[in-house]
Amino acid sequence: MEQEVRDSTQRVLDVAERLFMDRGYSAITLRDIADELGMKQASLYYHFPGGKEQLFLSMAQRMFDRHHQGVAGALAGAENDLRAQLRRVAEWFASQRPMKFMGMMHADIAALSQEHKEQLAQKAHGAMFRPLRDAFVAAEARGEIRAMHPDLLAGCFLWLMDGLSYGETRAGAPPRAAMAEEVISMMLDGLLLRDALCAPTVPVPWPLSAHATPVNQG
Amino acid sequence: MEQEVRDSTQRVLDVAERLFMDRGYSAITLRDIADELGMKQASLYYHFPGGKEQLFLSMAQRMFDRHHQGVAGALAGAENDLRAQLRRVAEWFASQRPMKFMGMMHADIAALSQEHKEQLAQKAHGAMFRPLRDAFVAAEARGEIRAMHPDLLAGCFLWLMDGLSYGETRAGAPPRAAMAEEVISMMLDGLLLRDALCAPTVPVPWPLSAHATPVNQG
DNA sequence: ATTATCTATAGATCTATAGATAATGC
DNA sequence: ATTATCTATAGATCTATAGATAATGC
Repeated sequence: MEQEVRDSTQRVLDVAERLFMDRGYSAITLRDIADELGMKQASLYYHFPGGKEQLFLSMAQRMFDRHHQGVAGALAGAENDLRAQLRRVAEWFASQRPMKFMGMMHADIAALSQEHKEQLAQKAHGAMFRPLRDAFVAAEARGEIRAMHPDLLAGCFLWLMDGLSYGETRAGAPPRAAMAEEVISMMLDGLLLRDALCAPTVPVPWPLSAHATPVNQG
Repeated sequence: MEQEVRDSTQRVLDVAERLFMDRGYSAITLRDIADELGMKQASLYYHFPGGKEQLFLSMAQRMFDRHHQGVAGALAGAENDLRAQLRRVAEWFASQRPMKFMGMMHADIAALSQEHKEQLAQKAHGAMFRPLRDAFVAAEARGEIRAMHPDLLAGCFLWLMDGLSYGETRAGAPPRAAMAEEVISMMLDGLLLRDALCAPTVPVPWPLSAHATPVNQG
């Protein structure tokens, strides 16, 4: 029975994660979640006596724990090379449901109590921001990249990875892996054309002609 | 009296923009908006008979019109040089209240009717995305930047500019102009260290040591 | 007469609580 | 006896509508 409890609670969290991340804390009602689970709204209080806020908080914590594992694992599993590391992290995010990080940290978190707000912001920071930041710091120490504010770099990368989730849903969008590769190349190699000697060696990630939105004259 | 009507309606839109952009469509009630204006919730129906959805839509359209002017103006006013253009656009966004573009295009837009949804997405695209995209296409045609998918570049830039709005509110964050400059340099010059000949010439945007984490609200 | 607000309220939710019920485990 | 659900409902909103009221302009 213990097992049953766990499974059932996890299923609630699964549905909550999908709905909350898709449409935001305020837009989703407990009834929405219960309906999708085929149960009654009041039954959710058995799993989360603290109600909607506790359910959201539990969902977010579980999600951040997962992403911490994913991001830290990706960074550790890659060679000591920033591009390889970022690729791995990008793969991790591509394997996961969009977390709509910004939407959440912005509007959703504002609807919580002050205490839970800080708690969650702290958790998000430790889970994804700090590991990435450390990777940028290390890359700079290794002499791979120039000195830039690592917080900003970590934020930009996270932001862009999250943003790719949105782009993905648009019609005619290139495959996500290609977009991620292009974003990483943009960050590392830059856009400016330079002499052949120091031009980036990465190929153009996908054939521009193959993904026709109206205009695509490469 | 005509003038009064205009002013009053604009004031409603001002408050609506601030509240909706800060906390999202679903989280804000008409009462929140009316309270802040010192009027009663029902009075809003005089200005927007279509209710909450019409108010949101009007607010968003006005905002996109403003941003279209701002972005197109910034691009046109700059020299024919991508870095200068992006700087101008960044200045524009810095001069404006954060639009929380992603939060809005994601959760908020989902709460609208299908018709209004498409209408707004269309408008956002034409107002900010397309002008920026065109600037990237032109820069590539001028031979300034290498061939990358311009939609992706426009999206990244918009995304990052919007993201800076969030970072700005954190304690100890560097001034926004410095962050914007660093982001632009990241996009154009890249992070990788290269030989002196082709290394980026922009200086490190702000002294890392001068902005310690404690409060630095300038 | 028109404009811009107000009061009052219907009708529809939404969260949360109380207590019943059925199934399982001892 | 415990677990996991259900029904029923109180209490609090929230949107939207109807109609009153005060101020302004003709």
